[in-house]
Amino acid sequence: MDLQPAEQRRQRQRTEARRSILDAAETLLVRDGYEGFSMRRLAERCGYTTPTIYHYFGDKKGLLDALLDARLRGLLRRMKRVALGEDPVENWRHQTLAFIRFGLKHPTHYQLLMMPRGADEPLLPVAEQLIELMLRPFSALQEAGRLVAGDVEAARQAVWAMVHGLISLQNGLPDVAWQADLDASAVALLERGLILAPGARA
Amino acid sequence: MDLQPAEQRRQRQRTEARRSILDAAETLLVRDGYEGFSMRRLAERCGYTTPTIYHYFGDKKGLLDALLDARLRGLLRRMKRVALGEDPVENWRHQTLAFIRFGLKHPTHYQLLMMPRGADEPLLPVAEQLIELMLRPFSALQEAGRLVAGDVEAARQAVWAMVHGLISLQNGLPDVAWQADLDASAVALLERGLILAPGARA
DNA sequence: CCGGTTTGCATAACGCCGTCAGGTAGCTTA
DNA sequence: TAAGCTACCTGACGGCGTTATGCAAACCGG
Repeated sequence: MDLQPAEQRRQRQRTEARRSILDAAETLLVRDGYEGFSMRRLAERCGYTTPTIYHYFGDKKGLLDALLDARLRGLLRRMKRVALGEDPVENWRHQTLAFIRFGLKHPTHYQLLMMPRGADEPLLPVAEQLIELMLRPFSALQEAGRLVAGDVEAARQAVWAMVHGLISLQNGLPDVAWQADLDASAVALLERGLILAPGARA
Repeated sequence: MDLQPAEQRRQRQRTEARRSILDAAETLLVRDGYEGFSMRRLAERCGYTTPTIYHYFGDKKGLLDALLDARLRGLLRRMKRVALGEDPVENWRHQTLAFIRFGLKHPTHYQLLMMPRGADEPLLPVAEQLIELMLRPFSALQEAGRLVAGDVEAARQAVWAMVHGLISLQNGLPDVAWQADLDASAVALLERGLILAPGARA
């Protein structure tokens, strides 16, 4: 059963309004960062008043979730494309570097991604998919017996810490003279510290 | 030349007022975290009104700087005590673990330490001392020719990233099931990836 | 000892913020 | 055409960092 024409048009107008609010919000968020972003400033830039934005998105967090969701969909596609090879080490390295580049290219969205969420509000589905995708190479490495320590979970968490540190440090302190190849050399460091050569035994 | 008795007493009362405000602020900050901390809440807990706090500390940042300064003095003392050995690797490891423990034990102060500062407002002097102290083992390692890559700066920054990642991730996402020995094993990972055995050649 | 200055502290306000109660105007449907 | 629903607005609440203004007490020079 399809919708009545009137209902259809209403729906279209609705998504169009959402779209225009989201566009203005994305622009404002990227330009002014998380601290510079407010519902009132968004309102005066998008042509609606704050209660209208609340009508469409519930609250500020709902709106920011929508923005984050859009960016993460793009990231997820890219991360899938980048890990199609045979070698689990290469898959891991490419994924890790792609994620780091995303975090550096979209500092505010990364900040949103890492913001603590209340116990009641679950992760975005796309974020869960992303996590699942990024855990996969570790399982492959473990099955191939190429992790230095048998403990996959410690390896995952240490890599996560390094990746998060690289991103949040460079985003948060942009005035530091970061080495040009810092990300690649840090990933290489992880590789030396975590992964055995193909022939070696744990 | 010493102060007039009146002036002396005035000074004492002044520092006493500062002290009582700082104590209440420390308690509030530790209990409610950075987001839960406000000048107004502090005012109603410390018995003074907000303008009085401004009278003593200039602004919110000045007050938080005073709290951070106090904690960092303790950390600096401990870090000095911990790096008195002969082996630069051990000195580095102990310093690094001591810093991580500090960050985990005082999440809000660590947050303050890492907060971006305006270009006009310089680092706390004690923070600069801390940085200088933490850079020292790297120089020692390089002079001993025990860094995997000749590039000290990349090594410093990668270690910094891992350390910051470990602290801010565990502080920011306390509900994750962090491995019990995560910090030690991450530091061991860094050691494997960065440092050569005494006899080896770069 | 006394008048002016400085100090400690408060009241009340400004301009932000996220959020929401309530009202209106127009379209949809019975 | 009446009833209801939807989009949207005006105006407010309480909280925030911060500051202008004011007042009483303490201090100090004459």
